[in-house]
Amino acid sequence: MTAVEDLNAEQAAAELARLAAEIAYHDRLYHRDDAPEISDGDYDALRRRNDAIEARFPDLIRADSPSHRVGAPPSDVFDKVTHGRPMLSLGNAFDGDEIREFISRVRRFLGLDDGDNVGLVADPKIDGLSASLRYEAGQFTLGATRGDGRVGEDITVNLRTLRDLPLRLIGDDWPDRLEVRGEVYMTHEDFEALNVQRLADDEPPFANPRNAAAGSLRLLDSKITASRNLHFFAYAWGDMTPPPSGSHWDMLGRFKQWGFTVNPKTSRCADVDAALAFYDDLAAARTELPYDIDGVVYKVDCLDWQDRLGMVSRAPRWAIAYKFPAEQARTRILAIDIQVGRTGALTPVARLQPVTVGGVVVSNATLHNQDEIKRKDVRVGDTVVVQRAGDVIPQVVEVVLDLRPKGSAEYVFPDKCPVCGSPAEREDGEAVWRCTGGLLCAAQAVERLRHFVSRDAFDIEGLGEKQIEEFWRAELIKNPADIFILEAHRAAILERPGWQETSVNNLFKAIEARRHVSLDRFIHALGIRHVGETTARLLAKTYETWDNFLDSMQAARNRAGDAYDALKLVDGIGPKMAETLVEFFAVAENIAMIAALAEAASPEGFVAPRGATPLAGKTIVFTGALEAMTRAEAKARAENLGAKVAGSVSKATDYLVAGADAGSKAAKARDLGVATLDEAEWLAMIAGEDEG
DNA sequence: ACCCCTCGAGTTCT
DNA sequence: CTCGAGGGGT
Repeated sequence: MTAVEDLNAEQAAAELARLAAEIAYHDRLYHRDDAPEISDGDYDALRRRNDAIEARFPDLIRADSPSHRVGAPPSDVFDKVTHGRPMLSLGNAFDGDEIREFISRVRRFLGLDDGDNVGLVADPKIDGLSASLRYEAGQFTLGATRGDGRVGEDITVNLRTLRDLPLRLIGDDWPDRLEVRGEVYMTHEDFEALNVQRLADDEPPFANPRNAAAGSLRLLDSKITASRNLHFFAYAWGDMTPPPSGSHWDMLGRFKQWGFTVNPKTSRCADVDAALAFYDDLAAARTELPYDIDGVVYKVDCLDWQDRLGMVSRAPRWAIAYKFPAEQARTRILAIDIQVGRTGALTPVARLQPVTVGGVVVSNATLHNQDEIKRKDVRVGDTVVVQRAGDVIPQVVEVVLDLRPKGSAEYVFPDKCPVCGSPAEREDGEAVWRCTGGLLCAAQAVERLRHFVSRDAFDIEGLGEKQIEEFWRAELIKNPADIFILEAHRAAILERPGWQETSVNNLFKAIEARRHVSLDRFIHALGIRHVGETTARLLAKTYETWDNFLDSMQAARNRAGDAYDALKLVDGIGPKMAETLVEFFAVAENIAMIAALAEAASPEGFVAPRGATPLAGKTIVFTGALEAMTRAEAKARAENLGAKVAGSVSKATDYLVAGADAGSKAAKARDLGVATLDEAEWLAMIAGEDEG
């Protein structure tokens, strides 16, 4: 072998290419197939030679260089990444019947005959972190966390250190653009070794492998990530050009060919019974597995069917998670405290004797409301069973009555706000007690500000709950508009502990960046009751500009006139919401707050997220029997293209789609002069209009 | 009048 | 995640 010092550039480049391929090959044997061909010493020698050549010829370092596995130098913070396609969440099932129901729903939606089986792919649900990997022209270019499903964080340098994801796809039959989704996890063995090490180093141990994996992926120094030996199972894809066809199972096969690791337990199930048997087998084998799982994920195998099934809100209709029963634990209730929300809602929270449930120490659990406490008869001092619902939110399941201390008293719900002392009231038919302090209640004021800067509203980085509370106490921020004139208090902030020149500059930069936000975020941020993310978007879409929205709401103040009628006619706005909106814009303080805010910040007009389709904003009615798809499917397709689907024909109807044997609806459509399409015309209309 | 679904609000912990 | 409320359809 030529000594590194004697290599010329051409030889070095050729050898680096050879080493990249060879090391990747051995990585795969070792990590994926668990069948190494060479000794660790020989492997290290390859790595050392690669590093030596790279050190001499830094210009020749390849994008797929194995040295990236070691980790790049520390970076600052993680950039935001928008996923090519959103990373979806999953519906949950907790018993076999719910899985059977899921299959029935799928059958009904697709209009299958009794003879047709719905083939499934069953996958152990790994308790790790999902990640999305982008490949362009076969090269790994970007890796991201799931984030909120739409936008995640760029953790490319950390993901590069995982040895069982290919930096370059093997072979040449890969799509030009590809997002591979999967789960990053840590094995029990590595987790335990890591905790031993951490204790020895006087560092706090991780609570469970999931947290250890999460912590390792979010490290700013990817060299440490590299030492954590994280693993990756590929199980899904996002953006893919050209798009896949065939079966989900075949796609997993292609993943393997490209160099990914697919969980060897993943199986194809011909029908529901096979799928449920898979669950039982896996539950039995659970403790033997080298990693944590919390259930099974079922996916409809046929990709055409997946396509037709589409999704409901954020979850696909073609997949479901069958969760193992939640782990439970017993503990004692030390106290019941009342929290005040931004709408004044008084929420009782149980303070618990800290206890480990499902690998996490739990010390608080919500008791929801007065009725819930009464129903379970929860008392201070009681011993209760707690579980983490869906393995996340702690929940009080029941009281262990045998262990109730003598002389305990029923919990008395307060009739005053614990923060401002205003009387609490509970409206007829409602479950919550609310503080009547309104704008005067300090707790509500702070909560409203917290909502204003929250992720789905103004989303101001570096201005979280803690900072809002701090500035509110210091009387630097009393209402939303104050945020945008905070810079006037620069000197005062610099005097506060914990604030330095740099952090203050970053804060003002973050605020500046958010001075203009989209109209829907702006409306959402106002914190009007019943107006959440979706309704805010609906209003933004309907009124298009802030001025138009504000004028219309003020014009509707007297609950009469065109503006009021128009508001009530918006599909999705019922009497309650209309009333809340009108009320909000009739309060002088709110108008003053909005006026001040509009001085400092401004909303951008609403831009439709999707290109206009011929069906956008149209109202469609289906009647008669359709051949090519079921009614449910037709409805979903139309809605995906931005249409509304109504049940009966009226003058508001734009199109009636009449299948075979259309009856009275077709006649009515003729009378009203509503355009009627037959099925072929309908199919032509939706042809080529891709969803989302 | 009732039922089903979606949306909003509140919550936990790392 | 869960619960309750609101909206819309039957």
